[in-house]
Amino acid sequence: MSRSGHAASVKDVAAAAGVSLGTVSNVLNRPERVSTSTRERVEQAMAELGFVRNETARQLRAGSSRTLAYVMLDAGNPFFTDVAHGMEDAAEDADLSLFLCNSNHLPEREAAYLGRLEQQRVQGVLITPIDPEHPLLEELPARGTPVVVVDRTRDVETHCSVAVDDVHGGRIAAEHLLELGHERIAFVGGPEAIGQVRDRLAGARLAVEAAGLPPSALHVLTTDALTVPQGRDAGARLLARPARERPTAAMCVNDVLALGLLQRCVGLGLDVPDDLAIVGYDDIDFASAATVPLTSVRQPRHLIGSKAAELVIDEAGDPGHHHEQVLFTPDLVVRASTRRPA
Amino acid sequence: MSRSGHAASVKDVAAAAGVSLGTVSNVLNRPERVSTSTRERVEQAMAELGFVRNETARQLRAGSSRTLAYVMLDAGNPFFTDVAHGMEDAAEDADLSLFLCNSNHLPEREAAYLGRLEQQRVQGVLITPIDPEHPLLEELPARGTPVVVVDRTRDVETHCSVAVDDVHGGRIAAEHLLELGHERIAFVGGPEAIGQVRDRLAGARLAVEAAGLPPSALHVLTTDALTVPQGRDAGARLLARPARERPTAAMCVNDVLALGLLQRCVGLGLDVPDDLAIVGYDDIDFASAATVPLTSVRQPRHLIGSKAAELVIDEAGDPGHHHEQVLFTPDLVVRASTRRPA
DNA sequence: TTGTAGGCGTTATCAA
DNA sequence: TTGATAACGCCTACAA
Repeated sequence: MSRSGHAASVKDVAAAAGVSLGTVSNVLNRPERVSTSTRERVEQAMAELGFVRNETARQLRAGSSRTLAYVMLDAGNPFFTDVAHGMEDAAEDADLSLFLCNSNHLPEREAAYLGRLEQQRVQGVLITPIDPEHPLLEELPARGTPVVVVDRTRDVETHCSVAVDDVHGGRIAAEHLLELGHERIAFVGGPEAIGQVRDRLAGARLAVEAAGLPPSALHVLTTDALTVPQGRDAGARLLARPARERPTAAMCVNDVLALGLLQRCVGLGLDVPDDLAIVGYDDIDFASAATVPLTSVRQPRHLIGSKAAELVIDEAGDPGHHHEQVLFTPDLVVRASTRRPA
Repeated sequence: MSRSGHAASVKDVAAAAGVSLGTVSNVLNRPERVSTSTRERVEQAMAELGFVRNETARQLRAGSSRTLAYVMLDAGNPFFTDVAHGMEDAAEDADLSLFLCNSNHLPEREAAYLGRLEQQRVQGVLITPIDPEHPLLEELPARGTPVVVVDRTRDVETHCSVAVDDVHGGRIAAEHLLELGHERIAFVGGPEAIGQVRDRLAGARLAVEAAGLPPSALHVLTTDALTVPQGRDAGARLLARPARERPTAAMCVNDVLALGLLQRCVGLGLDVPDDLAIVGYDDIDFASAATVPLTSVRQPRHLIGSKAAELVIDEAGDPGHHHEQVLFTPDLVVRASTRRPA
């Protein structure tokens, strides 16, 4: 084993087996070219020495690695881990490893990861960026590292992207509430700097307009972040209004927010959906596990991931690759939180 | 930039700047040894060529990498991502990158990751293994790659481990319910093959015994997995019993299970905590966000991660390192799901 | 202050 | 079938 300081190399194996270094390499890479007897001798030497191939050296020689990386915005958000699952499966099919890097909304950390990954010469980088306009997102591909943007879009054609139609998602959520007869609807989410927030709100406005209602039918409740506490807070603000003018339904920019809202409303004695119908967004597992199971806009999370991974892999391998902007369409999962009282 | 096929190397930079290769290296590693004028010339050449250090080559030369990896059981479980956060922070302090690898309960995937990481010569591996007895967990350290086992324990002294005292956790959960006066308590969880399930059950039994109650005061409701649907199912089984002999409280092996149980019980018209008090385990964020906020056993997740990372870093760097088995003590967070009716 | 040379571990080419 | 050798890109002695 590693009794001596350094790990066994092909050279050590060759010496131990009494063959040349080239032969050891052949055993590793073209075993059919080696006679059975020497092959066995070499394999035994490898076992005895605890030989482990040095991927670093292989890579240096080969010029590229066998890994992909996903720089994710928030590993604690189930949405992103589901996306990552899709990537893992696609990566496995291509015999690549996927490393997850959690930027956790910290710009410096994201930049540090991107830098390391580029230096590491990974085959490709998948990223849900903090800021889709970050220059690194163009620099990496310009220098040869394929980048695919996930769950965000950009107009530029410097890389592929895979996203979901948030305008449509916002629209179907609002349409659902309108069809149930709600005419005062709260839109809960923010800050508006987040593209998703803007797009979903835009979709909701389209639905309101199409229903022939005035824009004021939509009450925008801005939050500071998409978190449970912010959802609770929005609930408190909602309940502070006199019942007469209070919205009868709320659509939230994501499920986490919706869960916070639900908790506060039920805690304050409201009945969901009778007093307040609630729609979430993302359809995370906990949405259906809520005490009042949440109606939610579902995105094809696994597919987003696998498609994105396929795109980087293609870009890395196919010289004739051309960039693609994939846009998936979300759908609505109706549950008890909006069910029309029977 | 990368117009030509290959990425710019120090050699290219040297040629472009009209200096020798060693000078470029000095600019990179010992800038103070280079005159300002040449340094600027070199830096400009690097910028023009879009030079990116090849970490692979550095590593080969240096013999070790600047990365740590955490092979996690389930990236979708918030508990593990919180642990990972702790590791990230510790890794950052040591100027190391942390890669997350999600085995997702698949033994082949776990083995594949371990293999790749070893070949990649990472500085150290953190892992919550599917099977703590897996031979690879001893082989890697034997060959020189430090391994720290997280949230599991082993008797062997071949590596460090960081875990939480599950017997104690089970005990304080049960004690809390006993103190509230409950005398028929359901223990929900399984399969028993999972060490955590066994330990927490053992702790609960200790508490029951210490309270002077017969072992039969604890009703074990075995589940097939620690998931929301299994929690719901357990709820249905619980409710199927006649009220007279039905437990008045339930402690669950984790929060996810507890959330499922809560959902089903409330859905079937029970009042929590009046008809059934519920204690979860892990204190995930969604536990406090439940409609009836969940009492839960909290583990020092962040600390588990940072301590584990510190241990691998130490093992990788300090020749005098000796293995340590760290055991943290969990505590109880009391919320509405067990609050004594006022 | 700058340049030269050797080697990290692997693989592929070519010769024996 | 096997063996010797030259790269891959970088870093560090050491020499100039």
